[in-house]
Amino acid sequence: MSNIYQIAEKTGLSPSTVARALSGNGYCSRKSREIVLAAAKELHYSPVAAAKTLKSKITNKIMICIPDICNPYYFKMIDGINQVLERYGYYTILSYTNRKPEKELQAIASLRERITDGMIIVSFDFNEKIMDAIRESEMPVILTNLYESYAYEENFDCVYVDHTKAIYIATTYCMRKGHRRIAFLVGNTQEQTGKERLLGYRKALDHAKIPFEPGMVIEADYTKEGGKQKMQEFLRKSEAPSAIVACNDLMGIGCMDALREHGLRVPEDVSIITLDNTDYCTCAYPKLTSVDMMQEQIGQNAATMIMERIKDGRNYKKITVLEPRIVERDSVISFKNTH
Amino acid sequence: MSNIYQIAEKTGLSPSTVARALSGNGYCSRKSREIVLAAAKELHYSPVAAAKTLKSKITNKIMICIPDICNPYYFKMIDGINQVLERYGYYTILSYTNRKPEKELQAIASLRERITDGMIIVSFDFNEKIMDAIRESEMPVILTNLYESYAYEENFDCVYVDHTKAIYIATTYCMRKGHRRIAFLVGNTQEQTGKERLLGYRKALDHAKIPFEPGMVIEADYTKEGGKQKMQEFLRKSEAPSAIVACNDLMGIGCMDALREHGLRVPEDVSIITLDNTDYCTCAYPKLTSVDMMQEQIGQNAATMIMERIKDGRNYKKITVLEPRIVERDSVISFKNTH
DNA sequence: GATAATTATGGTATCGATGTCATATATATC
DNA sequence: GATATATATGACATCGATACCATAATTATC
Repeated sequence: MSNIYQIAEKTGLSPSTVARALSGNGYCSRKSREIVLAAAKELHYSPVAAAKTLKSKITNKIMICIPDICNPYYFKMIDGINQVLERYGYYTILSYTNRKPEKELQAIASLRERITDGMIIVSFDFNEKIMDAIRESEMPVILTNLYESYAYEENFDCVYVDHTKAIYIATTYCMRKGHRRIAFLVGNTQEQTGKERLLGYRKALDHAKIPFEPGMVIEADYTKEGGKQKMQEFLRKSEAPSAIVACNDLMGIGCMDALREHGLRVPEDVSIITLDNTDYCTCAYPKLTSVDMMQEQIGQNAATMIMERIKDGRNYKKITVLEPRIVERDSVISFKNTH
Repeated sequence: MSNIYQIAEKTGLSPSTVARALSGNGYCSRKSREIVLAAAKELHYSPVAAAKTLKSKITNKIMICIPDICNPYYFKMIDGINQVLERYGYYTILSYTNRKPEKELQAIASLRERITDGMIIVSFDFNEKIMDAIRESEMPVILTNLYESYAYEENFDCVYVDHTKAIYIATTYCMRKGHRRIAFLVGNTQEQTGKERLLGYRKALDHAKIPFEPGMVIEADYTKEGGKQKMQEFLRKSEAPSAIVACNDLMGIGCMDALREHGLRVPEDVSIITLDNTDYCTCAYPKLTSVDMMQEQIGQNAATMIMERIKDGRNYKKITVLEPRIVERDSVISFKNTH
């Protein structure tokens, strides 16, 4: 390893000229450039990122903060982000919170240390404390997976899919297929995302004039095991629904296990539609009909938006809303009132 | 945002004292510390990472380089790595290559810019060019998923599961269940990993004195679609095997699709065992019997080893070999010679 | 109370690249 | 050939924290 001073010494040129030759900024004769480049190669020169960053205040890094790493939902988004950032020569630092608010705050705190040039954050539950921390960092932050109220109140860019609508169209899709006894398998109704989704379910019922029954809302924890267990409990106490709307693929798959063990077939006896449309959907049997939450596009949009702030100097707020869409597969069929 | 000079000015102390008060290194009176801390809070002080790094040469970051992001195989490893690094206050920069060697070289090149303090790399195909680049970086690098020859020749730490053995025990497991006509669904036999695995398959056949038939080796591309397509082609030309050893879960699942479409049941007609034991195994139906490749443990070990190099100054080579193990589920049953 | 040891503080160079400024050389214009 | 313009180069301050060194203030020891 070497630095520009060693190249300067070796070539007899000044450090300034060496820097100019290497960066391409400012005047430098062809001859000097060639000499410098040759010496740089010989000395195995590589610029030191920290020195560049200290002076220029550009880190060429973005932090991605997600709740959970063991879910393909996020990997599609990370992939989308990287597709765009790569073109700008940016790296991504991955931080995940395991859904603990203190870890989210910790990630945001790192923004203030200028470890990155900004952050793309996926949270399930924004609150004032987190918003304060983001505001105080004075760094570009893009919020995704966000419920509307914050999206409008705060001065951060956001890109999201309307969760209320996603559940609404999933539930309505089942109704169009003739289902009326539809259970709702939700993650966590304390978090904002869960609240929004519950709203979507209720809206769909209201529009179809189907009375809401609290007993049809099954609360689990976004895991396969949780989905299975809660569904088993439900089936022990209640009659099986004709369709189930699950808030993610994993719970939907756990739910199928429970149904199978209970002697019920999917989709012949019970239809299932899930949210997320991750790769799990096509691993399951039958293949799951699912609502694509546009993760890859969210990632691409978030990355584009943060680059606009950083590179193009955009300083006004932008909100991007993407439409969820149903991907039809084999787990939902028309309701037959014959059994 | 502020720096130590602004705190110095505000408090009337020198920058040196402020630095000492904040870092806890060196002498500082209780009184001064309190004054400095109060001023730091008031001025919203945060240390600037680049300045620290420039002087100390410590970035507190590790780069993880993986071939592919859309495979849960790697999440588990990333999770394992993060579990350990988190305790050391280290961040991870994620870089993925989409199996393109030039991207691998690009990631390694970033090591020379001292963007991170080291790298954990998962590669399918090490070659001299990559080895040279790693060597030249003079940075701690942990190799995983590595075939033995390089592990012994080169002076880098490595942690891996023996791929030859993994396939050997998978194949042998099928034989113990009475299967003799066993197909081998491999990823890419040009890459070293594929070669090792093919070797494991042949060794198992040899030990059981079953002649090797090249036609029973089905080459796909690690994807579900590839697995399905190649299996369809196989079934059009040949009699179905009684068992299949697939080199990853995705190909195994694609393969099941093909079998189902061909009117064959898993495991009643054809047994399947896969490598990786990712979450896909329990999403599939029937649940896949699979060889756990110890991804999480590989990650934990790799992270521990790199921290030993960086923090404890270990300067001798270490090789960690983990044993793959079979997780029995529902996709392999005993061969019945009755049909 | 004198000396030694400990603690506290400020001054300053350093990490390595960037960028401004001044000066020197080469080229263009009349 | 004289002047104006473009190009080339070196000197030096800067980014912000760290760490070494010298000196000052406090405490411990006899």
